[in-house]
Amino acid sequence: MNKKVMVAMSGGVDSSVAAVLLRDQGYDICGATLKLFSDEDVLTSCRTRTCCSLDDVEDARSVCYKLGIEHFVFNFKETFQDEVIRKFARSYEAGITPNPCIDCNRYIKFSKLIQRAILMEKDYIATGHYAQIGFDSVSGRYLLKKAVDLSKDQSYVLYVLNQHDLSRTLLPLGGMYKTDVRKIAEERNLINARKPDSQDICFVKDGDYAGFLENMMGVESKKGNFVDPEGNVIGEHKGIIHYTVGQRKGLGIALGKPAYVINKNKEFNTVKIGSEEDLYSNRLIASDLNMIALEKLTSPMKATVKTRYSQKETEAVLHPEGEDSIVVEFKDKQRAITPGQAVVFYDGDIVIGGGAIN
RNA sequence: UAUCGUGUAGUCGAAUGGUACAGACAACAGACUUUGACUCUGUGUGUUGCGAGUUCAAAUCUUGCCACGAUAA
Repeated sequence: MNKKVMVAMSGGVDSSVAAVLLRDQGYDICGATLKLFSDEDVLTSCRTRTCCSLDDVEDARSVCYKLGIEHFVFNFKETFQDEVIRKFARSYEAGITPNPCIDCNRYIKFSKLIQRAILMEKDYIATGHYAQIGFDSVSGRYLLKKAVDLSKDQSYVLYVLNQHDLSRTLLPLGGMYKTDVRKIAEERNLINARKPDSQDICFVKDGDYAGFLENMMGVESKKGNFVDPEGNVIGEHKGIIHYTVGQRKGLGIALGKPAYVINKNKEFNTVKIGSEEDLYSNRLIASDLNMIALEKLTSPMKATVKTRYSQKETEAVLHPEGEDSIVVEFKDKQRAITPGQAVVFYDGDIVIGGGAIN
């Protein structure tokens, strides 16, 4: 009896090819596309480069039709609104910089979708993420590993997966190179073979997330002061939500040398501006942890660490701290460590775990 | 009030009296990126504060006015 797999199909090339590969491997598959927000809310008159618009649903359906498999559309709008969009807004209000893609993985794809799949008696879900899942018989734990195509590796945004999620998930693209994925899509004549990779926040049109927060989410954005490291006022900012640590563009401030956001102070509604060197620090505290390769960190360990997506890893030592925190000490100072972003710990290709930066 | 100094692109600032802006920063646009960012590449016609004068030629010299700054009483 073939294993049953529900493939999360965004309408893009990756998840479509994932479906093709699984079917070729003999799985009994069906496709599922998630409706995460109303198109009216996002205005997708032209073909956007987001991942879940109406056109994308059509593309997914078309691919499923071609493969001769069932296609479902699940409406997760409410959960998405609550767990992803609202949290996104609250984070910005609190002066930190969220990563909605990770929340979407945690609360939608690898939570709601798995539940639904189990309800429908599927054995697994599958996605088009570039990462690999393995099982370590020594520790008895499922492992998350980097993709073979390191330039496309997405293990960073999957660090939130728990053992149960991992045991129920297939990532057929983990061993593939992107160029080959496109090639397969071409060969199979998939409608989205040449569709551009998705990017930008999927629920925010034209990348204007600050406008989205103000207009759609009712987030207030009060003007305030830019201050230098000594506390002198050096200009006026448009509101704290417009900035993130390490940001250079859009400050409108000319100091004769590049100026960056060093941090944001919610209490005084100020944004501290400094030079590139002011951005570096050698430690951070991670909380809201999710450990994968081990149950819990009980003693210090060496690891390589990423403090943001598409950044190369750096050496560090992890120190357990209290119940649910880890202090990360870097060998070399790191640039623009940003509260709200994820920090992910690696041992070679293996994801040890990760957490949110405080 | 007097004396001195300064006034060039959005900002800072180059430019032996020779037909205007090197550079930096900002801004804008692309590229990169399934978050926010960083990074990379590309993009600069403005009455050189206003007016008069000297000169073949003035941002540059002289001078009046204006603005700003400093010093002096």
